[in-house]
Amino acid sequence: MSQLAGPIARQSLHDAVTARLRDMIVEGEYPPGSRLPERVLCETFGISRTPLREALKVLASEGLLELAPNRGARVAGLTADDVDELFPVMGALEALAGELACARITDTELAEIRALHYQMVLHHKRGERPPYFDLNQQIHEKILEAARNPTLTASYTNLSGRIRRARYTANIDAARWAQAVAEHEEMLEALDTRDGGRLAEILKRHLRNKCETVKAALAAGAEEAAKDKMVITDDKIFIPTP
Amino acid sequence: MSQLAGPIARQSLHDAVTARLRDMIVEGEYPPGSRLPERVLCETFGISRTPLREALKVLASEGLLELAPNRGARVAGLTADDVDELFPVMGALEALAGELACARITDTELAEIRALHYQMVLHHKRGERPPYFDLNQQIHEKILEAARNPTLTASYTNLSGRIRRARYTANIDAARWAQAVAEHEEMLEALDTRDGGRLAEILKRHLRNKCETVKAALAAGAEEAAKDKMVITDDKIFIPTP
DNA sequence: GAATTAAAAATTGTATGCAATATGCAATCA
DNA sequence: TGATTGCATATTGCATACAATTTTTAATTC
Repeated sequence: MSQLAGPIARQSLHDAVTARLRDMIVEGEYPPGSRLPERVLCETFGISRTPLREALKVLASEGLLELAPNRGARVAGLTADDVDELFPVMGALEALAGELACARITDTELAEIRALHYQMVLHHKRGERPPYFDLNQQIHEKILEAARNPTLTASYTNLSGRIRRARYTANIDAARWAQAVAEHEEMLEALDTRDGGRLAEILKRHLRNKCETVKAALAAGAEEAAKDKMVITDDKIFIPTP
Repeated sequence: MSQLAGPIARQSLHDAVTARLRDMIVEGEYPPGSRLPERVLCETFGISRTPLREALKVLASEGLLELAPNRGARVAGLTADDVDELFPVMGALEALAGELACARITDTELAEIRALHYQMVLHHKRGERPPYFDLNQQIHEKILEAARNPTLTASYTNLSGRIRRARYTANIDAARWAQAVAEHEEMLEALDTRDGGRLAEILKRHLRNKCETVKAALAAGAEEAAKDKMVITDDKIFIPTP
């Protein structure tokens, strides 16, 4: 049966604007703490206030926005305390993903991860950060996919969206980058042998190390100094080329 | 400074109706699959459609409701597959809570949990199920509190809210009840010695056993046979006295 | 010039209205 | 009798209106 014969997919305005706004926040379009006035957003998106307000409520319940009665929406900040809360939870979730992935991964999926890994390592060797982080993220996403637990994926995605909003000026140093690559090497090995317990431990450690990197950057006041959009990923902090 | 001098707490209609409706769903007021027409809910709560619609959107993003364009809100169902997804995630989160609690718990908190535990055991010896489950839940909540990670608590609470909506006819058998009590004994011991790793393992096992109980009840078609509100808790399935 | 007050403007929360869509029921056809 | 069609009714999505609250600006006082 062709695609033409299936049901016609529909998306409400509310769903569309929720997704759009979420992406914009996660991508750093609005810095932490910034006000999001309804009227401005309605003009930006060309819609009425009703679906926009519904979207704001949903994003607030996801932790991306802060709402207080009569005070409008504000992009939630990210403090070192927030980071200290988020990373252990994400670590636990990613460790579970690792265990489940080892139990459920197909040979094809494993080969895909391996291919991504070696491309990523090549970029590290060449010192190419943007493609490195891209591949790095893909690997983590593939592991979550291989876990085949949508509830887990949703929970993890929601939390990681909050982290990706942070902004920093500093790249991690070469030592930490090399360490991250080594951790990825261990991860691949554990996946290869389908050793779920081991992969879980590696992922937890990996996340702990990332937590320290993020906090160090926060402590350096990097968030306030940053003027450009920056994206955090696992093993490095990417500064887009202007 | 007295309470009178602090800021005046305000709650929007939206927040109030969201919380009310969430509680009603979690408590089983609306069976899985049931339609929640806007007009009916507006009459029930005595409010206009706007804050109600906003609440529906939030509860949908929490997984308690299902929304599709032009089809209104439906209470989300809970299948064996859902249960298979939820419990490992909850297990991972509760294991993390156990680790963090062992690192952070005060002597006072530990004494509180111990007191709750022994009361609970007494109810088990007397075969008193309602108070047993109440205390049981309090113990789990105390452990989460002792973990001092609001993000973790929020994530766990959201997931556990979905499970509490299930309904069943069967009580667990005496063997499983005794097993659950034994697991709680182990939990208290691990807490006492502040052995986070051990507590994490016990909690994971505890959740796995609970998962099997829930699935068995689901498989028995208990959900459809149930006519009265029933609440699942850890170690038994409580049928309220009519 | 700083502090205070009042007024104007902007923003937010909620209610209501209108159009589009879905559902239910009755009539018609094969 | 079952299937199809048409119409009426109900429900949902979104826009708009109104009132309440907050913020900003201007005027006044010390």
